[in-house]
Amino acid sequence: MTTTVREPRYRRMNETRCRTCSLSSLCLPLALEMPDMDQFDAIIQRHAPLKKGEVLIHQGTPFNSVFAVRSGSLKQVVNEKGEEQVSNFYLPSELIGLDAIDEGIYPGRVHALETTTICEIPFNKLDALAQQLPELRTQLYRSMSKELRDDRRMLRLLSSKTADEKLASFLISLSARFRRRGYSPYSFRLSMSRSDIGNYLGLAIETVSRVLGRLQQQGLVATSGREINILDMSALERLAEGEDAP
Amino acid sequence: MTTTVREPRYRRMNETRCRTCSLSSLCLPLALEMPDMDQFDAIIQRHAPLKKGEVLIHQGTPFNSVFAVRSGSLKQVVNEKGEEQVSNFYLPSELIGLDAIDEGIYPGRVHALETTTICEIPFNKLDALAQQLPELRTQLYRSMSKELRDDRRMLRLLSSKTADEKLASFLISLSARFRRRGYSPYSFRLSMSRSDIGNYLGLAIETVSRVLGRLQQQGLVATSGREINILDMSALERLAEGEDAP
DNA sequence: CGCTTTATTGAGAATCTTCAATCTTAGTGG
DNA sequence: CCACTAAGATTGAAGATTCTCAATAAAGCG
Repeated sequence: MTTTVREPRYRRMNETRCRTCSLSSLCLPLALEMPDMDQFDAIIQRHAPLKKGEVLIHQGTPFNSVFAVRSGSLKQVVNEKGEEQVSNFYLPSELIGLDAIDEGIYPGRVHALETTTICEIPFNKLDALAQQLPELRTQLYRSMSKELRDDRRMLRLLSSKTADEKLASFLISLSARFRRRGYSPYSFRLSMSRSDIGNYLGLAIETVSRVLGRLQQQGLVATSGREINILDMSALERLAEGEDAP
Repeated sequence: MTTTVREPRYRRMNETRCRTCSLSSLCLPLALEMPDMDQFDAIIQRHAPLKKGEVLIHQGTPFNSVFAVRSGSLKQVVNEKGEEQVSNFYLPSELIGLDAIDEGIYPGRVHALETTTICEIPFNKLDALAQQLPELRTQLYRSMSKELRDDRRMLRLLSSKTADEKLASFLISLSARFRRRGYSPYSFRLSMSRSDIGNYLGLAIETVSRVLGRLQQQGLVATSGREINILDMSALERLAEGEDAP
């Protein structure tokens, strides 16, 4: 590891390391000390960025790796009997593929919503390292647990809320995820289409449009295409919780 | 461990062991050989059965253990701003509490729907043992991954299906879970009320009633109170997939 | 700059919910 | 053992929300 020549090829493409990655405090190596982080870093495979629309994972292919999003965003689409359903969005620092461990195949197609860079983490190496590093093991449990909790929150959202509440919750969730990684929670750009949002939330695309219009009229948000400005966060939160219904 | 006297008190209450448990092939020790299973067995805490309605976990209490259901069933209820939402049902061999690891507190109240016995597994001991036993570690990942996948399936169900499809999916899911542990997939008893089902599926209780009536009229199932008989599984599956809509 | 995709808006139709009344079941105590 | 009560389940009718169909507008892409 002393000369550039000994570096594997993918290193040449991208000199990024976990220790210099701005997301490391949100990602799997979160709790690792420097020497441990370098060990972790060594198992990561980094690839050329995905262009918009490019597929990272094809549905049904064998599970070998989990993937951490470094920049950009992706959606997971599950195809069931011809029906396509958006079942998740992935933003930077989030892990893709944890839902594939059990069956050993990826349950859906995952593709980039914009130019996206990814860290691939071979799972057998991750597990071997996790055996040695309790902090990494803990973080892996926590990542999976967090996804479980987020999914349950989503379940509650879908099973009990009106269209307005769903959309408010969706925007707040995105907002919180942007805030967490240092971006403005008030102003951001949706990388997904209205159709994706509708499909994800179980709403017709027209309903998504109408609700966004309604939220805008009420002065809660301002939208311009895919640009979102949250004008009244607390009112939006109240709406998401179903407290006031105008 | 040579004399009965040295056994801790809860052992006296229940001589059950993993190696004699009929669920062991579905539960965490699934992949363990005998000596390893005994090690696992030693960290389990077994308690007196919960009576119907008794609370296993209070929402917001600190996470220390995961719980495996040995017999009976439970529901998880999340209370958010006074609104109560059923977010999961747990049947024998399923693990409770995996969604609590990340935040370190249990996200909902869990109580017994009927007389229920539980194995408590202190998480720090489980993790310590998982460090030594790769098979146990794998099984823990798989359990969490399976829950993730199940939750995603549920998300798709909630976001895209009609009331009839939701209920058909719900019955098929229960059926599959009974089949998996050796019970009849065609004839079983619901331990949850119509109200619980409706709350869980995002339907009014009246809708649950009406849909069950409809399914009965169509000859797909026969119901008598909480007794369910599935008469035409393939038609029910087709309905759940949204293929034919009469 | 034109073309394709994506988004908005309107009107009618369908589904689900709500409200209300009735029926059934399960649990309790005489 | 039966009656009684409370909780759970069913059924009907009216109302609300969301969906579908359709037409138009805007935006993104080559």
